[in-house]
Amino acid sequence: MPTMKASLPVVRRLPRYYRYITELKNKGTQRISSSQLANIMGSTPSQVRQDFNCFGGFGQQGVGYSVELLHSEIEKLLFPAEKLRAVLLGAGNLGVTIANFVLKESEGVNLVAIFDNDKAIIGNKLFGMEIRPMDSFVEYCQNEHVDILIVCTPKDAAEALAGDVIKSGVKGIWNYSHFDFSVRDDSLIVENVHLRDNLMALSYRITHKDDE
Amino acid sequence: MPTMKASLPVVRRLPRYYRYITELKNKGTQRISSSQLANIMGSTPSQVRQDFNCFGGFGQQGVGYSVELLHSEIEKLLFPAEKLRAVLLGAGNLGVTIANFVLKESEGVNLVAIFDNDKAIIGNKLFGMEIRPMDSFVEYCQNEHVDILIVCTPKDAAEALAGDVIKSGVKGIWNYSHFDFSVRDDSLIVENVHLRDNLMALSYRITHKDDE
DNA sequence: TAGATTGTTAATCGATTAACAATC
DNA sequence: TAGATTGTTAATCGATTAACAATC
Repeated sequence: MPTMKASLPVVRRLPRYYRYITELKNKGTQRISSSQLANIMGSTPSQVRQDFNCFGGFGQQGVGYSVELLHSEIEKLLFPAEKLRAVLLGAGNLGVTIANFVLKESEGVNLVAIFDNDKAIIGNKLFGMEIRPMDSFVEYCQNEHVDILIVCTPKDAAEALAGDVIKSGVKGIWNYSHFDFSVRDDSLIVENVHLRDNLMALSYRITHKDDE
Repeated sequence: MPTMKASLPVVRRLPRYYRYITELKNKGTQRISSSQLANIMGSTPSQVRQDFNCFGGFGQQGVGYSVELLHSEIEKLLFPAEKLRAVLLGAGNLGVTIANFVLKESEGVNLVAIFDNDKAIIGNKLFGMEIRPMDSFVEYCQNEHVDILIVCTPKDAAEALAGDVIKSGVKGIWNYSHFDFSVRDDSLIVENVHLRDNLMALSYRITHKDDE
């Protein structure tokens, strides 16, 4: 078991494996080969085996992979023993939708507090939580051991926050703002969900489909 | 001017270049070198020059890049002469937020119609548009020349749609569902925004930060 | 045992980085 | 002209794919 560290592309594929394997498990499938799985995933048998071997390789030579085992092993990898604690910054349209998503559809992450700048809504209840003033989030994170910051503020607000983010002691940022935290500080783990950038890329690819 | 086709990583970076260059332009900066830009982007001078050369290279040897020119050239690349026409499938929580986003924050894409399965809301007005029945979207797309399908339905609904998507004649999908259109059909251009997968990847990276 | 399929090493491919000649 | 910085070619790096020996 060489168990080399999984590269970022591998980590990104892990949730997809988990989705398909959960489906297979629910259908009652017991064993699956790397080529069958590759077919489902739209990848190659080699890649499937390489990927799983990053985590120790849970297959059986000559036989294939046990769906049950795969499922529980990947589950262990993706869902830590203790749920991560997340906090939302920015309770606008997008922020509220994301908060709702985390509360209802995310298994490994707990949303524990919501912050906003707008005095008109501070103090209001949202999903049973009180909307707190933005300038109190650093203290909250320090006291309440917050792991993830979900940033749904406009770019300027995010930029203004950059310093506080370090102080807050969080480990990662789920970033929906147009401010790139990662450029300034690489000790933080950042996942950017730049909707505008993503749509622009799609639009570019559609428009320039037949270039050359 | 070799102008080789831009690879996907390059296309993904293009919107970020555009963001920073727009900022520079607004600040009144006139010229910038590849190393200054690399510094802002968190990349390398080589990468900046390589990237721009995919599109013909708009720099001046010995001098650098004109911010004005860069801006207008990248703008031309990202925003086609005719705005792309998009349609929303699924007017739930997420769908409405995305629709709002496209209407207010997206320059190159026009949202022209909204579809949903829920009889309780079909016929209602949303952003001035009538919510249409889901089973009419293929016909609508064919008649109204729709370019992009924004899929914000649950996984099962998306899966059920897969065949109709081909018939509809759209060129690309902005996919928020947990159904992978791309695996089944590679003639479509698909951008996946798998929020759950993305959050899982973040969560994994935080939890396994210090592995080895 | 023979067939199948993994784990793992080697080959290939593509993207990033470095180097340098061209030129403003 | 000398200095700076690009465009472009070459080298490096990493990820994907292929090959094959191990083994169930």
